Amino acid sequence: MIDVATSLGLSRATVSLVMRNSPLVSEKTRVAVLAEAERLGYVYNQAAANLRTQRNDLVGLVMPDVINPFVAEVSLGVQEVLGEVGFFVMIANTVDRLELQAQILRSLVEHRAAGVVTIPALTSTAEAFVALRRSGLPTVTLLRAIDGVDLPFVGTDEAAIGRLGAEHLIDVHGCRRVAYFGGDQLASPRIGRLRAFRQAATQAGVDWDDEWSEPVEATADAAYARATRLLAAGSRPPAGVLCHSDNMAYGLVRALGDHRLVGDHGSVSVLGIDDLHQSAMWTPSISSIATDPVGLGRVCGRVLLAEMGLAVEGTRRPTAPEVHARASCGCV
Amino acid sequence: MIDVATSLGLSRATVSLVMRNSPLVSEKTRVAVLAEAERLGYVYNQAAANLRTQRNDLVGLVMPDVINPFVAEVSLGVQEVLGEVGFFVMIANTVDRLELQAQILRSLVEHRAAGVVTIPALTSTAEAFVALRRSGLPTVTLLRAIDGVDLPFVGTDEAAIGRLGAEHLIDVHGCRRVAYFGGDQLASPRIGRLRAFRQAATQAGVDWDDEWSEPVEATADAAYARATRLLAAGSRPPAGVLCHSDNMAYGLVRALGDHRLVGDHGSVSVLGIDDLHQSAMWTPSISSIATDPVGLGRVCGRVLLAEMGLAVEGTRRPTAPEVHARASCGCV
DNA sequence: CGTGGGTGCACCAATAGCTTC
DNA sequence: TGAAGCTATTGGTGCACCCAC
Repeated sequence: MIDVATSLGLSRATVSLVMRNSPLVSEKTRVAVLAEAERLGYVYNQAAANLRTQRNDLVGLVMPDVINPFVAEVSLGVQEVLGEVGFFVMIANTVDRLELQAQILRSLVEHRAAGVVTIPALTSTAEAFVALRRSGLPTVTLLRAIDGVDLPFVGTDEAAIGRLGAEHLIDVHGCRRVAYFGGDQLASPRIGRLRAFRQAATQAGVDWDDEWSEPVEATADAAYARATRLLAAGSRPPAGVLCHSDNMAYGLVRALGDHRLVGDHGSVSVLGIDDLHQSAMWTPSISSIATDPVGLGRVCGRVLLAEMGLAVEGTRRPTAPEVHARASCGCV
Repeated sequence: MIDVATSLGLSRATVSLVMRNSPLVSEKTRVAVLAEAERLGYVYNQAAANLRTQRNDLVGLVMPDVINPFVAEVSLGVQEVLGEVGFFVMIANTVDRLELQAQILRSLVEHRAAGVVTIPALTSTAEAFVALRRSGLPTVTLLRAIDGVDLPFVGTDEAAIGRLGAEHLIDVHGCRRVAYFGGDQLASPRIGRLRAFRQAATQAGVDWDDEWSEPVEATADAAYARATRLLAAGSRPPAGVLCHSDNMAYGLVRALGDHRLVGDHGSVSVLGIDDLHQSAMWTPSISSIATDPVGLGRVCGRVLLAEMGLAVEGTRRPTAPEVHARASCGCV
């Protein structure tokens, strides 16, 4: 920058004004400066500017698993809302490891990022977020609620999901025995959904299957392995299964398919949760309780903006879940 | 930092040394500084440090589509290699839009990132990368080759993929009519694979199906829509189809499944490319030419390190593609 | 007289606010 | 008033140097 200035006999301040598109410089100098900058191969140093202004446009998305399509869809929504107002969104992957998460969060704080949206790693406790909280970095937690830390939280309405699932499986499909399949034991969504689901089932006088309701790591592979093991052991699946996520439904449906237990008349009714983009493409197509991940991402973006003290338009509440019925539950 | 120093009657330099874990300070002062920093809520400013040292540990992954599982798997490999040597990897999503890609790349240059790994947005030309090239920011391009710009490139061996596909469909399954299904017209992988595939087919005296070899946007939805339209129009699919990616195979298989044209004896043999994590879980399970996306990511990471002038161990060549035969081609 | 422990100051690349012509 | 300059400031680091055992 100093080179550009001296080369034109101007001061650095003037060049700075040009770089920031200030109206305080004449068109003539602006053009001259821009040309000279181009000629000298000068590139603006955003980092130095940030240091001086104590501002930054980087927002970090700290996610446990980029491969999970749900997470990918959420990131789209966040980016949409934040990008619109000039923020620069980047995703960091914790791979659900606490120490990596801690390192990433520390790095974002030390880089003076503008904000953070995070799905906490699985075993996170309040402890993992006190430093973040104290640093004052605007933060929104997503999906997995962490007790004992005062950070804004955005999540789906787990109770409504549980109730909807029960309603559909029991009232529509007449299932007399049900289970909640999979999800990580510690993850708050599992807990909330399972409770509401089970309660509704009990009220309807429907049997609960414990064996098929054990926690399972939230990947399609793990779901497949678990279901295959149960079936091989001779366990009969319940008439209706609410899966922790579409991703897990993929694995379960595959295992049931191996035993011709899904998609046909009289077989098991499987319901996923999230209604991912891919689910309609599955065979059989996956019925799902839509949680609108992209919309959830948008909400996160807005909540973060509010947290940063900026004016926000648009809703700050996630859309209510709804059943998208397809073949895996027997609707089509 | 200055507060911590004065509060202890030390100089800033000493505090700086402590923050950097330098062995030049006594244990006593180190402890005192750390305690005081904690007490005052001081947080290190990495951005300022970067400004001074002209170094940065942020590496940007600039990707066209985070939802694409292939991309997600690649990112895992990059992160693994780069994380190991202390870099901090973050993913930026261009959504395959040129202007967004340009903005992101500019931002990374202006932030003085340590390096970039990018899958260029679809319609990218050399023009989109000249500024990046000139800036000297270490860059690796991945998967989509861009003519006319001198940037290291990592990609799969497209010719080998095409040959393998032909070999499997023709020699193993005896297909007498084949097609290369989908992929974006402009994407270099499609061009290389299709050429080798078609050439091998021609040499074997096998018919080529033009109708089923048209370009299709690289999403499962688009693949499904395209195949459904062809089938509805009465077009008979060829005996063997090599799909541009597993992701597209999902859509094609679904469409063929609607017409009972896949997975059974005498039906169409479908081969995907990439062997994504999910493919074994599909119904029918997707046969695929494995390109090892995670390994590809690792290679990118290593090439980038070399580009930055750092010592690298491990291979800098992608693993050779190989066929993983499952049900969609009729092997199982 | 070496050396462990620490200091002082210029410097990185920008911006803010004020002054000057 | 419009255009440009001056200078302190942001939060660290590199390096030369100092001083007391």
